[in-house]
Amino acid sequence: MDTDTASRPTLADVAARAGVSPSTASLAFSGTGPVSGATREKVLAAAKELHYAGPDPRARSLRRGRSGIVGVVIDERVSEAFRDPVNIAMLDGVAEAIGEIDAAMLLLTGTTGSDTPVSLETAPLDAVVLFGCSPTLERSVALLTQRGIPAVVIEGDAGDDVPEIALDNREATRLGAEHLRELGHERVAIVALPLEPSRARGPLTAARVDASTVETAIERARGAWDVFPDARGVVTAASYVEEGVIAGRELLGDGGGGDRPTAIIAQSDLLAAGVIRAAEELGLTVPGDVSVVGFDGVAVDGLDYDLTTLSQPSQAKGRAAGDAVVRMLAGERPESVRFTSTFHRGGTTAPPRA
Amino acid sequence: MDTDTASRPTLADVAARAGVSPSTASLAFSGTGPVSGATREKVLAAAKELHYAGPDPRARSLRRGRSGIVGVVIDERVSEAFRDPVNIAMLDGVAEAIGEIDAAMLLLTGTTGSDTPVSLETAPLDAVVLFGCSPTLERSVALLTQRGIPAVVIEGDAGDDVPEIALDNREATRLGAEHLRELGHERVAIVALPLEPSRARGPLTAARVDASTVETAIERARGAWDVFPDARGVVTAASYVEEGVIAGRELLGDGGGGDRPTAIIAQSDLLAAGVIRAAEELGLTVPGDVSVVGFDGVAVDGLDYDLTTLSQPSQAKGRAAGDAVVRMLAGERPESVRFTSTFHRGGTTAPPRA
DNA sequence: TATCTTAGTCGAATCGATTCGATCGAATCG
DNA sequence: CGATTCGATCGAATCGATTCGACTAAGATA
Repeated sequence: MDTDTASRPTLADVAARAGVSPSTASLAFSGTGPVSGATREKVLAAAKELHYAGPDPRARSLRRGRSGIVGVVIDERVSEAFRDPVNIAMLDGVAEAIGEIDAAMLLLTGTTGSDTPVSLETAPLDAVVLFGCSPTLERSVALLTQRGIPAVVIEGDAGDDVPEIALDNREATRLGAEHLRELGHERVAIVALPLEPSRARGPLTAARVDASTVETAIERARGAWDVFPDARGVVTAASYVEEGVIAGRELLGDGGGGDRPTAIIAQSDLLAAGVIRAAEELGLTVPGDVSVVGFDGVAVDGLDYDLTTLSQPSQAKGRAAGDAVVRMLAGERPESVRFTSTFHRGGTTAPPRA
Repeated sequence: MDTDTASRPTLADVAARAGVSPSTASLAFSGTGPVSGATREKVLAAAKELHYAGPDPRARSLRRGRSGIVGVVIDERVSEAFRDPVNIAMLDGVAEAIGEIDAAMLLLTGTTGSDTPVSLETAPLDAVVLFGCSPTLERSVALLTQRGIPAVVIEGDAGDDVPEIALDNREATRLGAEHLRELGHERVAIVALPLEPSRARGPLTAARVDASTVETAIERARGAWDVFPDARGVVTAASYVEEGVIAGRELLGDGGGGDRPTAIIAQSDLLAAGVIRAAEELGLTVPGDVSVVGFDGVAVDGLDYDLTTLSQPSQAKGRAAGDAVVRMLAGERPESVRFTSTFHRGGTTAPPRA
């Protein structure tokens, strides 16, 4: 019935039906500018009659130059990235912050295509938060600056004028290491986060660290070495509990004869949880036979220990990234932020067995 | 240098510099239509010189009528929704499916505003996947049909012509319950998922179930009651391990004298893990003193038991939803899909103590 | 009463790309 | 050799809303 033109009605249709000009109809909808109550009513009524669902976001964003969408780039597939609660907490923080300007998050996986992530170059983004993903990072930032899209990086060096949300990874880890030294530990091993995009497992060597681009893992390794320069270690393939188990078995297993470490510094709580499980498997007690220090301060579901760890404010980091984005969209040029972790002495560390 | 006009160059600028018409430049970029190699080169060169980063997605999507964005609606805040691996797996499935048409996911939290989620009405969405979120569901679907945006619902009844990705919740739970009965259990209790948007804890009553709109919880409760009509139970506030602990304490604690259940049917693996932990806390052994059945078949990090559960294909469900979206965008009208769970007999169920 | 506001509306340009139909030249065919 | 065709390119309309400047009356002021 009525003047339905098969396709969705447009603002112009509504305006025509209400007997006003499109401009007035627009004003009536957006609330900007002076419009008499009567006119607004008329327009709204016409809209209702025509089943008009509001301005087309595509047209609106073209005209306004804003889409209300903030991209979030994670360089793994969704299921992998979100297994670590740290990432979820950060995502939550971002969501909270940008929610205040009614923006939403577009989830982009860095490794979509072969070369450059398709969506990063083609999505209608107002800004982007990069989850410290080293491999793609450089390319991504270059792409974004060319497109003129503001970006913020969480844990990762993007150089020049990209605000960075950082953490005191090295200092924090050093704190944990010093705690172990004070307890009397000398043979300490490291369980490291992946160092390369390839996520190859293997021994943790200085050379490999130098060649890496994953700031987080690098800094945490250095922090441990600051206190125990000779600490050996293994690199895992991901921040999962199972990976921690694998690493733990290798470090604590029969292999090394008398040089079994008396303490292990894990670069994430999930890894730490895995190490503990591996220790239990091998009949070792924690912290009696081996002390374990984690990183993150997340509650690892199902872990029966109060983990000694370095708590980082994950949600706040995401929040800060989101805030930075909001400010950039407001034309400001936010500073980089550096968060600090706090040492939490739990029940997984004790003096080494005499 | 050159003819830089302060703002970002447009396709027209590039065309002008290359000495061709905008139409030709567009053709050269999109690869559609016949363009001589030489011309294409010229255009691309001009683009490079002007630092043109490709067509503006906003303009493109206005013209094309597609934005390449699929909304995913979860009705909790991000940090809550993603604590359950089931949701992550589903999200991953959706990402995988829509990735094939180079679309990305816009994460929308249903409860953004007070009334209707702002973004659902204003975001440039090509389609939407609703994660069975009962409270908002009806409103959301209405909104989307009005806007003419295709939608798919995972676990939730959206009525008429919205494809649904369902699961055999009732039948599957019944299977688990029958397993318990065969083992000889008679006093069985249920730990249920939240029944209302308010997420209120409390006893599980038939009345409350009837009043609920959360299909998943309802069906799973009915499945249990099919076998144990008198089973009592408690409703939790979320699918977390801690909630399971709370529920477990209540059901297994001293309170009920001799009527302590010999088996518990939890509506999710996380809840089951919590129940097990509560049992251990209370000095009960699993499955010696109490048997526990879960639902989902996810690996609960840190749970030392091989949980008896009903494995559902979470990732496949997400994948199916994504595929349905892709098909709808291609103009098809995909059927609803119903997945089935498989019973996994683990080590958390045994005959009741004589 | 004449002039100055000012609230309310409207026209028209604009955002940046896509696309359909038209045009023009060259190559092919009868 | 004239006619047909096909490939390459261009013009102009279009997608749907926003916004700036102009215009009209009605009310305020002198």
